[in-house]
Amino acid sequence: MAPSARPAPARQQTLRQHNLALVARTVVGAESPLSRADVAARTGLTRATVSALVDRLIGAGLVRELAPATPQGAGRPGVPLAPAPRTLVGVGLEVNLGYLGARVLDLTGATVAELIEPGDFHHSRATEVLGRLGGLARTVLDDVAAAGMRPAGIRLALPGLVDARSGRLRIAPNLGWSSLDPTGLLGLPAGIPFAVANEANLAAVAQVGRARLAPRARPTSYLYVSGDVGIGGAIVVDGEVFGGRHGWAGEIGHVVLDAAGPRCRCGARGCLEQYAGKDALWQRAGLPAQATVAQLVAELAGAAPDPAAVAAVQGAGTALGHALADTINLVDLDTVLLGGMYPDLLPFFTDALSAVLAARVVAAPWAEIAVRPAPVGDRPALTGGAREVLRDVVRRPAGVLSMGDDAASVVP
Amino acid sequence: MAPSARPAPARQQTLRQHNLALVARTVVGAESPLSRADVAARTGLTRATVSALVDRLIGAGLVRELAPATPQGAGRPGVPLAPAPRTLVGVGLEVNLGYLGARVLDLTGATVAELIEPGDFHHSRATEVLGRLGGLARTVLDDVAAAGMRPAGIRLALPGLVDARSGRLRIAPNLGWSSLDPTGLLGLPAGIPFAVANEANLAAVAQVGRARLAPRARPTSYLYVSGDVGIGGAIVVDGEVFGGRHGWAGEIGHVVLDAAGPRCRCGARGCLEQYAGKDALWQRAGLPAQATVAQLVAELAGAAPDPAAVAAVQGAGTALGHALADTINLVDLDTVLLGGMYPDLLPFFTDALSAVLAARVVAAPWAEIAVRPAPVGDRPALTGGAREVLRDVVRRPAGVLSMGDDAASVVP
DNA sequence: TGTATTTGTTGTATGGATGAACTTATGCCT
DNA sequence: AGGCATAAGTTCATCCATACAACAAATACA
Repeated sequence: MAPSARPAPARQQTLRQHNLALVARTVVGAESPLSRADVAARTGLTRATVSALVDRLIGAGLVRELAPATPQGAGRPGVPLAPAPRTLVGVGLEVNLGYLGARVLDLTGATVAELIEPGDFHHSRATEVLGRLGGLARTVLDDVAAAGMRPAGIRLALPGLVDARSGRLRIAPNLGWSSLDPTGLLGLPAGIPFAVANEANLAAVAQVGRARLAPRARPTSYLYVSGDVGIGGAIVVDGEVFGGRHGWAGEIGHVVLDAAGPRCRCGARGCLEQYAGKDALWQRAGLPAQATVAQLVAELAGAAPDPAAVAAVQGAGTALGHALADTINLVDLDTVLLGGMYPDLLPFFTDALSAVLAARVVAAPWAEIAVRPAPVGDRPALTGGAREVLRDVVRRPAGVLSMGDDAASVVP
Repeated sequence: MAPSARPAPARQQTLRQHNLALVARTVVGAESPLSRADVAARTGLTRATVSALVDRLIGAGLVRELAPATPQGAGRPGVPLAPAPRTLVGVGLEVNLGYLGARVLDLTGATVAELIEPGDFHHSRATEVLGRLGGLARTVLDDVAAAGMRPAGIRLALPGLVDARSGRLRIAPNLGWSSLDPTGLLGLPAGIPFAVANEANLAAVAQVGRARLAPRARPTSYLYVSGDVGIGGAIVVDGEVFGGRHGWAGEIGHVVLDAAGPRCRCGARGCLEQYAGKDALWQRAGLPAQATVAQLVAELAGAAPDPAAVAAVQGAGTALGHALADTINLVDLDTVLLGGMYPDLLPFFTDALSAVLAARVVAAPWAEIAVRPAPVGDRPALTGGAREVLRDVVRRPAGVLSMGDDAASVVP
């Protein structure tokens, strides 16, 4: 997110913030509750320091002491620590082609509130749609506030090119929106940090396997590709989205497959979307534009699969394979997570895809490349947005701490 | 380089190291000598702290006080500080298809020693070649030591896939080398930190415009592409090479342009190298394989340019444009620096290339994309290797400091 | 020659981590 | 049941690096 850390002197305070974040990350990221002594052992800090820091985190509502569990051995039993449920929360919003959504997660990773409003937002009016989404958001925020929770931030996911610095949407082709700043149009309550990001980037964040927010088995570096009408992508390295200069990295949908191929919405020819995007794929498979993924799967899976559908899906797999191979050669990742409609189709094109990868990835002999369905498939951009807010809190707990202090000191 | 900073507690010492690096970076990176007060103003540290830190840096031989310059105004004149010349040096080594080389830079960016041995190393024997390079390196190191300089590290550039963690070369197709660890074969003196890296990655580092090591005008985020027989690339973000999972990112030479195109060395078909690589380009232009770039330019630039040559170069420009467009869409950069043979050819294909970029880069309307010749063209991998060593010193001056301390304390 | 001005240095204060000693709480052994 | 071993959490003196303020040094300018 931060474009580049600019020269800043380190003071004592910097030191404490670092260690505070370290302890917060350790507690929130642990698979099971840890005692203060456990945290000390894992971080390398002394028990004394950990105690002091944990006290602050508890004060800020980030961490909570659990009831003493059944003691496991000799010695004084430790007090189990865990991320505080239902105190600090992150809010994810999304405008999708098929729905508007708001989702709230707490530090344990649990969904504490959610509101989805289906609809068709192709070529819609931004003012109206964002107004409606703002209404949803306010409702959710009111509920959450009524339950005593404090929103630490809000992220809006949009299916288009979002300028990371200014927060402006440059263009969202399928929505038919261009050049607007969503901030004012939502009518959100002031005082809660708000940011806009690309849908695929946030969906990718949702897949990260870190902290309690996900089991250890999930990778932390991968390419996320989401297939729908458009094809979005995001590069994640060490749990962090690699956004590039403006935050627009990962636009895999317009990789060239054939410079003389069919014309694409973007104006060029032979883009990946024209082979592996929904509209193109449906057309090649001989399905009506409104057909569902399930219908396509039915065509493929029957005892007598439809040849046109099979050919179209195989072609999509090959095309996707070429685009993934290019990406892997350029960015050097070994895991690809497929989202959107791809998980359902994966069984039918995985062979074609793997063959292309094996042939075209230069490093293939030395790096096993895994292509898997994305673990989080349920509107992942909402989860990712909320999670990004919480990740920022854990990464810089001082912000929340001072909020607590201020709030206390405001009332003398 | 470091794969991922793992949880580490921050102590007082950490704090000092950070500020030490901050001061070092400020002094070494300044365009003109700064006084202690200037450094304090730029970093945000107090003059007292800066004084203490600068003293340490002077003690370590990183920084030097210059003779008081002509005073420029009222008040006590400041003592100008500058990176110390000819004390700490970085060493870059390279095995190229056409030469072996060793180059030594000091902190001012000046070349203090260099040795180049031309030759043809296509399909050569690694043991022998690395032995010869080791000889070169030892000669240079002896000279440098005789002049009282201290090498802070050595980087070896190889034209192939180098595993960043283990330092092993996986494969270097044109050299005909595979799966070897160069460390032992060079026979370098022990005690000097040594690392191996990909040639394009180091050449890319040489282009970075930071510090005194380069004027401000140069970008710090860009894609570097070097055209020769093979086409190497490297992604640089904020002055840092983006290596990906294993350090293999940037392999632009094998981006697909036509899945049914001519077969490539890599086993696949229609890679960029088959259109914009030297061998393919020469063949299409009707030149013998040994022809020089100057010969090709002569064919292009005459009053009556050779049609085959023009067509070949235009085709290469178009092909390169497609590969660059893919890369820019995937990684979101707005500057491309071309090295190797491309700077000479750029005038003849820049129009074709620009046209493709304008048509295919999704973000083109909002991000002006500059394609320029790389500023450092003289065996940049040597410079980049040496510079990377020095950059590491500036970034972690504590390492050098403790060396000084230890050396002092070893003799009681 | 004196004053204003800026640089660099010299204490003193402060914030934060360390390390050792101490208290508390449990299991285990007799 | 009582005592001992063991481990968790807390308290306190110490250390370390920076901030802050006062001071000395060196120049320009009136």
